[in-house]
Amino acid sequence: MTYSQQHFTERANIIKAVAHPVRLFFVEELSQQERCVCELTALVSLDISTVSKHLSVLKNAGLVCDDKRGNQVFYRLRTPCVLNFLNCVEAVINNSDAELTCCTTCK
Amino acid sequence: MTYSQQHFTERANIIKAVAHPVRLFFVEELSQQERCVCELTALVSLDISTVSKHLSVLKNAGLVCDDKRGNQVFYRLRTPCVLNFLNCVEAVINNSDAELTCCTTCK
DNA sequence: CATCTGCTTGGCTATATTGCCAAATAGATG
DNA sequence: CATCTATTTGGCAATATAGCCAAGCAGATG
Repeated sequence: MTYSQQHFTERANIIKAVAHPVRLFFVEELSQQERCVCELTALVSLDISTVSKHLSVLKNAGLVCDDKRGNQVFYRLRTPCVLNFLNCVEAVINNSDAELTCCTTCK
Repeated sequence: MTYSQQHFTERANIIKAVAHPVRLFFVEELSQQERCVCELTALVSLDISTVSKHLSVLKNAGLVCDDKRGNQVFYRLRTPCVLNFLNCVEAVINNSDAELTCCTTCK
């Protein structure tokens, strides 16, 4: 395989969007139901401006979309397939010292 | 859902390991075959110390493991399930303006 | 045992990210 | 239309990340 800087940067940027505890939580939360910014803010106890910026990162990555109704903005997950990855993350965590059931064995 | 800082930080750290173009490339490359550090270095044209640090990030995250033979260190992917995620990343990229075939529709 | 090769670690600089506050914007309401 | 609420944007400070070079270390080789 050859390393194409641009190809992998494009993909890494999408992954990076999920690579933050708050944004990861939002992805899981929004997979259950849509939420407005103020609801999400209450859930994580951060400044609303911080929450808004996290949401714009997810939106720019194409992972969530938003819908303005009244003066509230509702976000929802656009890509439930990202949840597939989380199963693997759980496997990594639960089997850090043992064999990974979903994965190849590696001492 | 409630936001547990520690829970999501632990998971985000694993995702963060893959959220870099060079490390993402290594994950894909190592899914095909094991490689020593000098081979990977040649593929990405970075200083070998930089490559070594990227590999240690992947290793600390539990995603790859290494095997020293002679004076070479061979790395290989420990968790092929991370590749599942890449399919979703492709879907996000190919359908940024249209509906995601694997995902919910979202204007 | 001196030296070479392959790799890792320490240390530094440049850059990116995160989170807060303050200010701006947009829709709703009196 | 003044004001309130919900959200976004700008700007700043603190922290984290990425890359290089130099130095260290371990196994192989002469």
